Amino acid sequence: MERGRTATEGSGAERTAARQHHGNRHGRSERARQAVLEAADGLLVEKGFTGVTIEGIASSAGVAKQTIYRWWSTKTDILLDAFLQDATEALTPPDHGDLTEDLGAHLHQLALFLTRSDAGTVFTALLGHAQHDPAFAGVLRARYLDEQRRRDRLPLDNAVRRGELPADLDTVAEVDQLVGPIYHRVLVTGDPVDRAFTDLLVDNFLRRHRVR
Amino acid sequence: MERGRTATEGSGAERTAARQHHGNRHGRSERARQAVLEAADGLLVEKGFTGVTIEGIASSAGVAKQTIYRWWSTKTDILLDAFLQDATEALTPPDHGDLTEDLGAHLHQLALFLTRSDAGTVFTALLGHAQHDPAFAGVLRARYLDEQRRRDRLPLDNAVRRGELPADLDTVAEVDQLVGPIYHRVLVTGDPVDRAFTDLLVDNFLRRHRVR
Amino acid sequence: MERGRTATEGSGAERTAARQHHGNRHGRSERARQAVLEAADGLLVEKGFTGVTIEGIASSAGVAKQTIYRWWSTKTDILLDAFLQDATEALTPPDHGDLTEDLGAHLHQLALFLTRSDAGTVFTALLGHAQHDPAFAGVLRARYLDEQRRRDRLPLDNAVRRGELPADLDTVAEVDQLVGPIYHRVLVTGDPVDRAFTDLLVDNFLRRHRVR
Amino acid sequence: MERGRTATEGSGAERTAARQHHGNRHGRSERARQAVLEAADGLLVEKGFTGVTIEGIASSAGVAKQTIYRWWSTKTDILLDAFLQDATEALTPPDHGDLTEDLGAHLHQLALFLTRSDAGTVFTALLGHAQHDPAFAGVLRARYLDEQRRRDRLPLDNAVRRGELPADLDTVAEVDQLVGPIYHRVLVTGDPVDRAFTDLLVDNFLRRHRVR
DNA sequence: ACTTAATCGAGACGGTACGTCCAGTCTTTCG
DNA sequence: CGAAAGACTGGACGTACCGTCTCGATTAAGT
Repeated sequence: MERGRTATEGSGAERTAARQHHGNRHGRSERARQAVLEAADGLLVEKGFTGVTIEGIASSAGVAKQTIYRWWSTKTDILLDAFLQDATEALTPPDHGDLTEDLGAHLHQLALFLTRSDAGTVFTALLGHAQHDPAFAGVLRARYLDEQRRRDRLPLDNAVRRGELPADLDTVAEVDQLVGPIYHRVLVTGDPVDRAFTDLLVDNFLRRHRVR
Repeated sequence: MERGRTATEGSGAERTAARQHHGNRHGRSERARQAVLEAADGLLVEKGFTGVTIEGIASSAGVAKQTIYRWWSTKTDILLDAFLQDATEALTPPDHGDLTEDLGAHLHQLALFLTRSDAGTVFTALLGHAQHDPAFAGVLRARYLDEQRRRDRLPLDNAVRRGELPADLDTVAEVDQLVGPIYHRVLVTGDPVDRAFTDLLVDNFLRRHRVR
Repeated sequence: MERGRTATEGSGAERTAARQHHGNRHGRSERARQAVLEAADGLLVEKGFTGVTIEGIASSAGVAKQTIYRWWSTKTDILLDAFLQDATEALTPPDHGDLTEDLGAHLHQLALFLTRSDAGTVFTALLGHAQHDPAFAGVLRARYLDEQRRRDRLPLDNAVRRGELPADLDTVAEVDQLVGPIYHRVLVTGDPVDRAFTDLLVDNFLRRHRVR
Repeated sequence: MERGRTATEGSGAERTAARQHHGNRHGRSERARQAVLEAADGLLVEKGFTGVTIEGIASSAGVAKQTIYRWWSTKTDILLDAFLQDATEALTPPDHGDLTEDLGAHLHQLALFLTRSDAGTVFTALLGHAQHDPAFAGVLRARYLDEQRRRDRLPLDNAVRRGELPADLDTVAEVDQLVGPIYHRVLVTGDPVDRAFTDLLVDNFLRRHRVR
């Protein structure tokens, strides 16, 4: 799949080859790429979103600014790459065949991710930026959110397949009601999101659909 | 009554008096204050959050930069004042004595506010910035969100008073489940929030509590 | 003689009367005037010419800016007033009836004034500013330099009157040759001006005119 | 050879190389440097010392402010560079082997330079600033005045070598007496400095040392 | 005594320039 | 050809003073 110059690039052989040189005719420097992503991540955690600058990244990664501009176009582009590299597999819901358990574990995991992890910090920063930049919001959805929402729906889809839930379930609206309150607390109210709260959400979902 | 530098000042007599002079020991220029708030608002709607700069506000308000810095410390401070001035009373839920109707109207109003109004544009921009600036997040809560959440709870509180809902209802968690999905669509997924969706939320709330 | 609003005002009765009030229809506040002049002087000595600002003078004199602008138009105007108040009588050459002695004492006094006194510091600062502002140069000459040059000529004039020097002596050119080298060292080279040097100037003057 | 940030750079090959690029690792833009110096010069002559601002220079040179701050620290620093570039060789006294003639020509040249030339205007402005800034006074001496005084002494040194003047002549003090009166008229009194006056100075010098 | 008028401290106002930071572009040299 | 280096234009930052203004209080002179 082609994702343009800002993509995290291919994998395997190409990356392995790139790893062996620093700036020559054989493609981009994997070393520089990693240094940039790590520097961006580090700066965000250390100094916050505003403290992340292209110049700061360049100097703290020991990389020329031009090298950054060659592969990325904005600092959020970099942060998104950094985020994707770290966090892609983190939020896949479990599948133990038990809706209650899987849903509870997933929502709890989501809450922990958003409020406790470095990756979550990067992600909420990117969500914040998305409010200021509709184009970036689109990129964020295309490169992460759409996929994540698909993963969020998995427990419901599985349950539908198992016959635990009706086939005509509006999973989009249901997921909104499951994760929406969590995002609301994280992004809007700042209230803590404890296990009791995520379990309440699950419970209400189950009662709504007379499961059990 | 508020006294901080960013306060929107009192109203009535005090403001009328201030309107008569442009800069002396007895108060700031109301003319300059209004021009700044309107310029900030206008720039945000016209050019987006990034396009709002103190210099831009100053020049488009016909005001000296120093005058801005005398009364506000950041552009978000200005935008918050502008937002509060316009939108404070906009989101008060109706009280017709009918929980279903009041709740439905309020959530629909909230969705319209967030997705269709200029004030909503300012507000989501401020929410976005709050993700990058914890201190500002605190200010935003203290100056707007806490009060707004109190208003969001009103329909439930009223119903509790009327005996339609149990007295021990966890209104905070309930409101999270009512408005959370709306904020989620607005801030995260970008999905439209139509009346059917807000009504679904109300419906689920009512079913949850076996009202009717 | 009328010197305009920036003049150091009259003396005697008028000043005494003014001293008794602080701001009323008839006359300025002598207290404010003194405080301004002293503040300006103090700031110059403490922080240098660039460190003297109207705002700095106002705040360190405990005076309103407007009060300053009511009576002076520029900071150099204030400094000139301050200088004139302190230093008017300081540089009058002695008249012992002995040209050699009087001239030697006067030139030495001039050197001390320029290099050692606070008034000299103010004066050289004003001379510096005069290089940047021809209008001020004119004022400085009218209010001080012309008179001072007249005083500088006194020893020669006296000697001419006594018959020690020819009546057709070009005293202007002679004074240039006597004080010019001193100013040159002070303003241009920064070399010290010791008694040996001023005595050399006197000696050469005397030899030039075969006195003794 | 000079290496400081304010240096006028070398000449010849090095400058030729620099002229070919506009900003890269191997040197500054000669185009920008020249434009800044010329703009500063022009603004001084056109609007006076106070009218010279870094922003004014930048905009009239078509150069970014940062480029100026990269290479100079103050406007006087720029003016000094501009002055040195134009005027270094201008004030070398002639050497015809005739003391009277050489001295007369040189002093006359100095007077013309100070009172008539654009370079002289810049120079007196710098001398004025030197009265307000001892550090700059030091720089001005190190970068120009010391060398100029050496040049001013040349006619005397040559005459000493030729045996026309005694070997133990205090050339420093003599030069003070030759040029001091000229500077005095230019910087202090504002009197014109005509050829008669400079010739008088020469004449008095010669008589002082019984030459001829 | 009462009004009038000029002064005072205070401080907000519209501006200009300061010196700094960062954005994004460009040019060169090296490997 | 990519990378490091770093100079370039440009725009916004937040600060310091400028010179102007308006206010409320104070005080003397003229009525």
